[in-house]
Amino acid sequence: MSANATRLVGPAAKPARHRAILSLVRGGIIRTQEDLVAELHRRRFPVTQATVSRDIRELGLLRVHDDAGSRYMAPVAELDVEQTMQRLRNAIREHVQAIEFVDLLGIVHTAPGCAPLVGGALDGSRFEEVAGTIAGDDTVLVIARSRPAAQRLLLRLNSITEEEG
Amino acid sequence: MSANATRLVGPAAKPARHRAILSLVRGGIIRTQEDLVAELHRRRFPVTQATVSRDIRELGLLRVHDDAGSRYMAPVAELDVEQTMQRLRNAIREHVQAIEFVDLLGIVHTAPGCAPLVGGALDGSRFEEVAGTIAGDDTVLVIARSRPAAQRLLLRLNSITEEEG
DNA sequence: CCCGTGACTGCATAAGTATGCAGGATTGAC
DNA sequence: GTCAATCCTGCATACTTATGCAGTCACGGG
Repeated sequence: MSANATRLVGPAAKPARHRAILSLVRGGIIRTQEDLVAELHRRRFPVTQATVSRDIRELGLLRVHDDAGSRYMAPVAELDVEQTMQRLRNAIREHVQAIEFVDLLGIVHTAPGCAPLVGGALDGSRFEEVAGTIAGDDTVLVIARSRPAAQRLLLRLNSITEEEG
Repeated sequence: MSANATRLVGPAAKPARHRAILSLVRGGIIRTQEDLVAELHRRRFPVTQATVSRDIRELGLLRVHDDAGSRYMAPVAELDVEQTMQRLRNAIREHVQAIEFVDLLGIVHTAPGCAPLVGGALDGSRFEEVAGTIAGDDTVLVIARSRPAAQRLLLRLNSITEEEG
């Protein structure tokens, strides 16, 4: 084998490089993909911006704005739209007994003790229609942003109940 | 006044436009600034991509990756680095009595009942060094990712205690 | 009224990111 | 070994975003 042992290269390097990237964005401030390329070179990963672009997508990194510009950040499970919706579907199907709206207020009846779980799933879904929720023991109060929003929300929640799994 | 009442234009339009942008990114899928420009035009905000770029920075929008590409998302308080660090500083200064490390484990003694608050603040800070935390009533257990990480973490937490207000 | 100031924006373009394509490496079947 | 299929990557470039500069407008002071 003639591979240069000081360079982390080839298909096998990808998982290691991904770990390095996560560590870099968690540990320091990475503003551009070129920053990342430079840091990776220092760690013996001889890659280009194109590869880093693909890595970033595969890792699901976030780009956030701060007052000095924007930077990359490690992914946050709470922002994964699909995962979050799945959680809401499960919560509704398994623990919700009834949903009713009175004007702007949605009253969601759940199994005893399950209200916080359902409320959390609703919060996590960040529906445009929802201003906020309050969870008791077996009831979640959902405050809609407007009457049309309340109507849309009811439809949306009902459609979740009706989907097949 | 000769202003065209059907166009939302001029300095006064900015706050309204910002609200519209937030609503758009919460309500639908916005993948590029040009998408946003198009939607804003439909809502009578005759702006260009340059202005939208500035708006996005001012609003602190996030860019997240999903399997179809990337999209914009409304800001999430939990990701605001400064706010999160401030919360940690407050939590440590007000409720923490002692910090000690045993190998990879940090033992943080807090006032009675305050451990969950302190643990939450630590989680929120997403330190690279921290694998996770467990909060009881008056103690938070912090699991570091490695021994060097544990040492760095101890320094970091101590430096928070010592900062001035 | 005239001027200075500050906020806001568009234009043009620089800066940064994503991707079609092709080549090299690896794996597994035969 | 040979071949096909797959994965990974770089190159070049298309696409997307950020920004220096200059112009417009509203406001307040003189």
